[in-house]
Amino acid sequence: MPLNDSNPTTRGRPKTLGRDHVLKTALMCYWAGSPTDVPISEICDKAGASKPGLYREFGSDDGLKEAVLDVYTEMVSKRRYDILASDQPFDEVLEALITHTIQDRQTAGVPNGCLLFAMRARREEFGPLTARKIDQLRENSLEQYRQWIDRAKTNRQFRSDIPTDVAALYFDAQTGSAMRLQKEGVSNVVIGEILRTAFSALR
Amino acid sequence: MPLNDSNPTTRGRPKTLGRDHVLKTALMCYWAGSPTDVPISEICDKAGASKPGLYREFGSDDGLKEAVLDVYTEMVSKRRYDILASDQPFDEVLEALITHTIQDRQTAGVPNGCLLFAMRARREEFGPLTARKIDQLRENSLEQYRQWIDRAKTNRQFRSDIPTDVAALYFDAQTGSAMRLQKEGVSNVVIGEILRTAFSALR
DNA sequence: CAAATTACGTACCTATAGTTACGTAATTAA
DNA sequence: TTAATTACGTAACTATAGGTACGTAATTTG
Repeated sequence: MPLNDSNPTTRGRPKTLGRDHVLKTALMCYWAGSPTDVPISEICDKAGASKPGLYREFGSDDGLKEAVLDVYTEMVSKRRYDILASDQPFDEVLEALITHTIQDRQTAGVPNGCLLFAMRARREEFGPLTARKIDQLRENSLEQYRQWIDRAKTNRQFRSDIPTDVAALYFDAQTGSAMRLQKEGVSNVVIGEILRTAFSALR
Repeated sequence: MPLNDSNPTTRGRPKTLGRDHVLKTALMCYWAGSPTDVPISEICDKAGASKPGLYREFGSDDGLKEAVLDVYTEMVSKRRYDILASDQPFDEVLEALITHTIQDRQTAGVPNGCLLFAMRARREEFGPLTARKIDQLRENSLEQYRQWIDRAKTNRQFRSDIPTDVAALYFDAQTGSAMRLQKEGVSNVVIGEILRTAFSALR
């Protein structure tokens, strides 16, 4: 129950900790590095906040990471869901997905790779709140794929001999590979070739 | 310069620490869990060794992990290299790779997933020895794929319009995805379908 | 036997990271 | 102005994990 600025009850010392600023700082630290290897104190330093301030706001390391995942969903993942939810032809959506996946991160001002995939790979190393959030976001993601695939099947734009849930796993896995390769420094051009090859198997 | 049992110089108190036993214990701990989250002390307990014993033998946490990677290569990865190096037709090698990848781990008595891919995903979290070893093993792996692909190209069993190094990355990425899905609990049957789909794109 | 050599393992050291106790500051309500 | 309220941040506390000092045990050599 963190109180926002626009709260009717305005008694006591005003809050100076910028929740959003802290979240974005943590997000970038986790995204650019290893999410399990960024100490709270580093986030505090970079965000110009105090440790007790963070704990008051997020309760724990686990709570902070959970909150960061929500921000990431809102800031990053949502764009992908919009693409999947569009009513364009299947092949155009596919192409939009590839383009979106390999867009230049330097230009966009964000790190390479995907925080969600990075955190999924380390799922066991997080606390219960973060772990549950990771599961939930992964399930959401698969569900978006499934709905897209089912729509495409209805419109006869996607072959019906591949079970929807397997196809969803396939898209998710390919995207995950792409994000990992990107983080390892493989060029987006090559990643694009790989994605196109992988997706061509579904025609 | 760890001395083996069959050493000519046999002075002083005989060594009781079982190097191989410690390595295998560590290997299984890392493989079954998160390689960055297994404390040395846990390996000592499970192997029945003392901490100073481990440090005498491996120098450091980093040194132990480096040594474990060599054991893993010898015990696990080599089988895959043998398959790639065989002179069977391309399609049969491909099928053998899939079969090998999705073989039941319970039966084989080993954990799900692949230690090498798990460690690659956490590359930044290891010391210099382990990090270099990871890079070296990954490069070895890609090289095996490349040689296999080039041979297949020569025999006209593989399309020539895909650059060899891109195809190698493709195989490596697909295998990595498979190992990750396996670790997450996806059934080997489904993983097999996914692999077959991914590889069908290369025909 | 004593000396030299090598390995053993208990009990510590140290650094780090998550977490919090507590005294203080800033604000509103009476 | 005083009380009540809320938030602030310094300076701890605690647990864990990598690493080691050092006294002891087991062996070969002379």
